[in-house]
Amino acid sequence: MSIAKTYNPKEAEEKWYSYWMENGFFRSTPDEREPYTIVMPPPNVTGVLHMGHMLNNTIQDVLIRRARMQGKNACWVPGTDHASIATEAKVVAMLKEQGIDKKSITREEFLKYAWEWKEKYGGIILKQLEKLGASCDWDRTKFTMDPDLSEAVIDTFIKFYKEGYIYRGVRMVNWDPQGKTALSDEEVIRKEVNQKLYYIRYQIKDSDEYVTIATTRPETIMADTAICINPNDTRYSHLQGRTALVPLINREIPIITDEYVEMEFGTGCLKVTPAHDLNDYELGQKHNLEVIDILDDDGTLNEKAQILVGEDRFIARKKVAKMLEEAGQIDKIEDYKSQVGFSERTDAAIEPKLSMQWFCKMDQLAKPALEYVEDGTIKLIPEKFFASYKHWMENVKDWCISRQLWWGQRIPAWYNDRNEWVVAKTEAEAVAEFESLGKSTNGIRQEDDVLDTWFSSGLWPMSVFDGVRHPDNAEFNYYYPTNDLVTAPEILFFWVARMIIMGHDYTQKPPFRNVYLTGIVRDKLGRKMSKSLGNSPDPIELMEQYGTDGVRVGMLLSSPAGNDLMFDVSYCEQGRNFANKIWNAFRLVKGWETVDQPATDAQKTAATWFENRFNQAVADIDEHFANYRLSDALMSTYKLIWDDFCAWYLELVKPAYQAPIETETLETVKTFFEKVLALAHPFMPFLTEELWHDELFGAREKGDCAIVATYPITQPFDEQIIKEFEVVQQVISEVRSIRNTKGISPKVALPLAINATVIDFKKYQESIIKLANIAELTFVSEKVHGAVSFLAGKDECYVALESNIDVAAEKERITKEIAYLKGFLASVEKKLSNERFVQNAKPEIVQNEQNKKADAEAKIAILEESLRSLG
RNA sequence: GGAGAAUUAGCUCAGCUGGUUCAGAGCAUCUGCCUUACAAGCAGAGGGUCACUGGUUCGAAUCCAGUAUUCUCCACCA
Repeated sequence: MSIAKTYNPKEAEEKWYSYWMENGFFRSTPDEREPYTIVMPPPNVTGVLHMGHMLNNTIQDVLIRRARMQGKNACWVPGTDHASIATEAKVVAMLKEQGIDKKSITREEFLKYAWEWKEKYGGIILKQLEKLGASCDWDRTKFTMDPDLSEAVIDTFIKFYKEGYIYRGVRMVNWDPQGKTALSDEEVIRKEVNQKLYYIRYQIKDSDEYVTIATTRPETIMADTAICINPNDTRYSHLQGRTALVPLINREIPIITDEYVEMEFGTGCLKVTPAHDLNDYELGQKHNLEVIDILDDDGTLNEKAQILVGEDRFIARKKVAKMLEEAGQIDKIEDYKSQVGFSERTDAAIEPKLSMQWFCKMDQLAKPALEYVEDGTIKLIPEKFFASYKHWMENVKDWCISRQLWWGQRIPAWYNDRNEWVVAKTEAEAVAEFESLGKSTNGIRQEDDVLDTWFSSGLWPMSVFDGVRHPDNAEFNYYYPTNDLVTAPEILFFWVARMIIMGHDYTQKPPFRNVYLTGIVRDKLGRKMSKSLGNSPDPIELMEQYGTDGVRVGMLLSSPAGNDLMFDVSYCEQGRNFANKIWNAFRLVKGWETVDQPATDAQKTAATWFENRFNQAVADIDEHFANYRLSDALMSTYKLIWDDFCAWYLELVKPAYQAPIETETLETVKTFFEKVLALAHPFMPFLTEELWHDELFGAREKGDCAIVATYPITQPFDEQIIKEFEVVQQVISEVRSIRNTKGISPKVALPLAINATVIDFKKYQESIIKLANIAELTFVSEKVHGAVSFLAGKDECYVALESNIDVAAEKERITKEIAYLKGFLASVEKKLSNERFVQNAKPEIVQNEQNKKADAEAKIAILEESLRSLG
C-alpha cells in the first residue's frame, strides 16, 4: 500500500485532536503518580490568538506532553481572564455602536450586556488553542469571574483587610479620564511626548511686578494655590511672603519657599497645583495649601475652573494659552520633551488625581516573595530578570486596587447614608457589623468599585484548584505548588510577583517552582508584532499553510528563553520540511518487503552505533530540557532524526532496490522509529501520533498512543563507538568529496584501499562499500602509489582513479595540509616550550597539548611520505 | 536620570567556572545530482580580526576597564 508522497497535516490534526479528547488523554485527576502542573496564563476573554500566544502555549504544551510521557500526572489548566478594564472598554464601545450610552443604563443592565458579550465572543481563543494541539485538561477550564473564583477574590479582599494590608484613603492616583477609573502604577505607560513649555507671568499683588513660571500645563493654572521658589534663590528673595494673582481669574495665591524647587529649571519659580500633580500635592500637604480640583472625571474642566467650564483639558490648554497670550501674560513658549503617562488599556493621557481609593500595602507582603526568588525556591528563567524583579520588590509602592468600573469583582465594602463603611462579604453581615459598631444601617449600599483584574489573577494558581476557599481540598494539595509557569516578561510585576505574594500569604508556599519567561515575537525588522502594525501573520492561517506541527517547530527553532524571537515564515517552512522528512522516512520503511532472516553483521554494527548515538542525543536533550532550552532540545532532536537516523542509519540498513529486508533488522528499525517518534512527539504531536498508529507497527492496543508513549530515558552510551563511527563517516565523506571535485558521477564505483592502523575498518567494510559506492575495498599495510590519498583520523586511505591523477594538484593539496598542520604544530610546540605554561597549566591540559603534538607529527609524517611518493 | 542586557558566518543564534567541542549549529548561498522514501530532497563546498581600544594572564570570543552601537526595564522635576 502506498501512502502520500508528502505529509498532509490537516487530516491528521482533526483526527487525532478529537481522538485525544474523546479518550480523555488530557484529563488529570490526583493519583499516586508525581504531579506535573502548569496553569495557563489566562488570556483575555476578549482575545484572539496571536503569535505571542502561539509561542507561549507551544512551550507549555511541549513541557506538559513530555512530562505526561515521562509518566507524570500531567495537568495543564486552561482558562480566561475577565480583564476588567479591557473588556469593559470593548463592551462600552459595542454599546455605543448600538446607540447605547453606558451612563444611560444601570449597572445590572450593563453587566447583562457584558455577560452576553462574554458568552458570545469570549473563549474564542481557547478554541483556537485546540488547533495548536494544546493538551489542556479542558474539563478544568476556568474563568476569573466564575462564581467560585469571584468568591475567592472577595474572601481574599476581606482577609487582607483584616490582616491590615488593605486600607481605604484619599491619595493621588493615576486617573484614566477615558476609562473613568483609577489605575495602578503598573498600568501606566510612560512615553516621551513633544510638548510646549509655556512661560507665564503672574502679577504680584499691589505691584507692577511679575513673576514668571514655566509650565507644560497652562490649563491647570486655575487650580494653582501657590507659587513656590527656592529659599536660596536670591533672584526672588524680595518676593517671599508676597501674594501673586493667578492670571485670567485673578485669584490670590501666596508665594512660598521650598528647597524642592530647582533653581536651574525654567525660571526657578514653580506654580503649585496640588490637585493635579503628585509633587505639588506633597508640597501642598507640607505647606498646608488649599486643593482646588478643576477637572471632572472625564478630563473636562469643572466650575471650579471658573472659565472654560466643560472644555476638555487639551482644548482648554490651547485656549488658556491663547487667552494668556492675548492678555500679554506669556513671555515665551519653548519646545519641550517630557514623559507623559498613558493608560495601558485606553491609551488616554493619565491625570494625576486626588481620589478616595482602596490600596494594598505591599512592603511587607513583598519581602517573602523576594526571598523565594533570592534563595532559588522559585527560579526565573533566564536569570537576568532577577535584577529587575528585586528592584521592583524593594521599591514597590502601595497598590491601588480599586477601579471605577462595573465589570469585575465588586469591592465588599458597604456604606450607610452617612458614608460610614464596613467591609463584609454580604449585606447581612454588613448590617450586623454596622450594628455592632452602633452605627446606622440607613441607606446601606455598595459603591461602583471593582477590584483590579490582577488582584484576581494573582490568585489564579490557587483558585483554579479552589485552594483559596478550601485549602484542604485534595486536588489543591496534590497539584499545588505547580511546577512551571510560562509567561511574558512584560507581566512579571503585574502578575508573577503578585501570584507569588498571594500564594505565599495563603499557603506559605510558592505558587510555582520555575518561571519561564518567553521573548517577544518580533518581525524580521525587529518590530514587535502587533495588530496595529499589521506585521503579524495570522497564526491560524500559518497552521493551515504549514501544518500545526510545522508551525510549532518553527516557533521553537529560534526562541531561547527570554530572548526575543525574530519570526519569519521560513522557520515554519523548515518545520514543515522536517515533518515531511519524518513522513518520508516512514514511507521508506513501510515500503520494504521482508525476508525471514536474522540481521547481518553490518546491520548489527549499524544498530549498535545508532543506539549509542541515540542515547547520547537523549542525554543532550534531557540536559537542554533541564535548562529550559527548548530550542536546543528541538535542534538535538532534529539532527538526531534527520542526520543520524535518516541520513545514516536508514541508509546503512536499507536493502538494495526491490530486495527485501531481514525481519530482524526491520524489527530493530521499527523499535528505533518508535523511539524517535516518542522524542519528537512533544514538538510534533500530530505527525507522530499519525505514524504511531500505522499498521506497520501492527495493531495497537487501546490506549497505546504516542501521546502516552514512554519518553526515552537516558541510558549509558559508549562514546568510543560514536567516535569510531565518525571516522568511518569521514572516510565515506572523503570518497564522495573526491568524486565531487573530480567530476565523477556518484554512480561510478571507485576502488578504496585503507591502511588501517587505528580503527578496525573491517567491521564497517560493508557500510563503507554501500554508502561511498566502493567497487573494491582492500586493506593494505603500505602506501599505495598513484592514488588520491587522504587521512581519516590517523589512518590513510587511497582511491585509485582510472585516469591518471593530477600529480600537481595532489601535491598542492597535500602541501597545503602539511603547511596547516605545521602551523598548528608550531603553536603547540610554542606552548609546550613555554616554561610558565608547563608550570602553571593544569597537568591534563599539558598532557593534552602533548597529545596534540604527537598527533600532528604523526599526520605530518604520513603526508610527507605521500608527497615523496608523488615524486 | 538609574539599572540590566546584547554586539560571534549573509540571517537567527550556541559557545558554562579562561586551555581539543574553539571558532560552532540551523537556515540561506555556491557546485553537482530528477540515485526507485523525500527536489519540502541527496551529495559536496565556501563563508567570521568573535563591535572597537586597552588591561589582567604562560594563554582571552570567554575575565576587567573604557569607547561605540542597539535593545529592554525602572524613574512624578514643573
